[in-house]
Amino acid sequence: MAKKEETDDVSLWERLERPAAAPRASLTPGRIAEVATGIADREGFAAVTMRKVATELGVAPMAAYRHVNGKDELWALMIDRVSGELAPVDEISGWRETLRAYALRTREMMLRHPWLAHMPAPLFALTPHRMAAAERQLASLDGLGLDVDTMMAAFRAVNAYVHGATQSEAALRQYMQDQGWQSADETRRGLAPQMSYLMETGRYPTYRRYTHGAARKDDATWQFETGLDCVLDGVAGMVERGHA
Amino acid sequence: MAKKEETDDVSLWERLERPAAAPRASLTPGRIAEVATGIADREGFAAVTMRKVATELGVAPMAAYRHVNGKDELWALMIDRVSGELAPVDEISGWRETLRAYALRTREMMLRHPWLAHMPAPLFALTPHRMAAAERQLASLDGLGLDVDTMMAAFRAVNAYVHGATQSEAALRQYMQDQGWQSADETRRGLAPQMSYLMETGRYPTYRRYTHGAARKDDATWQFETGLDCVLDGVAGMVERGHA
DNA sequence: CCGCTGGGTATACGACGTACACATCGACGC
DNA sequence: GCGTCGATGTGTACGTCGTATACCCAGCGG
Repeated sequence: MAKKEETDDVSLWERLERPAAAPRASLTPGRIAEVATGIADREGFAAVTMRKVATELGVAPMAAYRHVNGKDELWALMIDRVSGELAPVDEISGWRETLRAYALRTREMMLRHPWLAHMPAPLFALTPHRMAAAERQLASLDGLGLDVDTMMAAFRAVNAYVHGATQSEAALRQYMQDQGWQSADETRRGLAPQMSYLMETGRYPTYRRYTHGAARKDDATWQFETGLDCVLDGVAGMVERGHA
Repeated sequence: MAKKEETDDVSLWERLERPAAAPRASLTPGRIAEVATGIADREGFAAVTMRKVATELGVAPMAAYRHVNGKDELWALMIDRVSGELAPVDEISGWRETLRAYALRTREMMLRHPWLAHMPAPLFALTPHRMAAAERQLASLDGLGLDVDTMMAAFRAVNAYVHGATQSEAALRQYMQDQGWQSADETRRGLAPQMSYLMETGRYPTYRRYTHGAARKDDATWQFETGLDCVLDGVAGMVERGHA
């Protein structure tokens, strides 16, 4: 435990920021993350393979291991990279506008990179760009009379909602794409075999009423924003009670 | 496209319920799901392998494929199986108590089976037991004057929160277990190398204030319930406005 | 008694993650 | 200048995975 250093003792994020460590380095964590996310965007999560990343970099399969400890770290780099697409929200607007803007941007970002829905969840914390977004959201809740625990709870509530809602939305989209279904109607037709057996058991009357009578059934944006505003209303209640 | 029938044309869920299809059948989707979830519970998500499931069933590696179309379907069966642990909530209590009870039970169930956090999200819909839970939650929102779209949005908001929040909680727990960390303090010490680099950049002052000064930092149940009540408050607002 | 069908098996292929030993080359002390 | 050393990239190899395909055989309807 004293020899496999350099990718082991110094933090992944330190390595990521360290500028072109050695002169000879044509590979960097940044470049690796770049082509890996490119592959994921174009060909899906499952196509991101150590070997494919390497060939796309014009390099031997094992080369990337000098800069990245394994597939887990590669995933962490990918998550951090796309999290960098979340442009900061200007600080003038109040907490609600700030949280709302981050939520909308996060959703858009996750839909741009649907492979995020397949990521093992633990990696979703502690990357620099994610922490930066968290910091700005927390800061927007500061000074309202909430204690730090409650601030964090509010922040987490919004983010848990955004992740949960967008994960299933992104996953559905990708599933449609995998199956070659273009429209919502086409999807219903494709899902019908699975669905009709369940529905004809007669066990789900309320659900059935929704699938037959809903007007905004296919308006994912309306659904997301309605749920989001609902959560934000709840946070507003906390804020009011918090400094009462 | 006219010969690979029997696992292809009839729905997975129909196969699951069909009682002991043939006389000779010693294998069933139910038994397969049973040992697969057993493996996942004991040894983690990555240990669930077609071959391991087969040997645990005392059967050749390819045998399970007669009953299950591939790993995806196996995962769907596993999800449905543990979703069956969500005991129905009696219908007497109001919508809020019903949704709250399902949320708490869902969290507990997901923490009992932490491998759920690693599941590709698309499979999280459309399994019979999950639809049963959804049906009962929707029914509890029925008759309050909400239109079906809003009912569904409220239901989805709560569930998205529950999934998002519990996924990260379960993932953290499993990560701790993988690393052999027992307590929250031990975890902080283990995470310190990763964390200190980020914190010492000075970019996250509000976040730092939380990690240093929070009282409920390690009370996951408080955090979950606080966020949940927040979302439920938001739903309450929708309900009030909905029949106004 | 025969042949068909459906459950279980045997074999095999290609791809994956990654351990390990090796080659190469820039930079730096002398 | 020159040897050495650490960091960077390579080659080879192993074990494991999902699953296609061809097979075998028990039991049953005729």
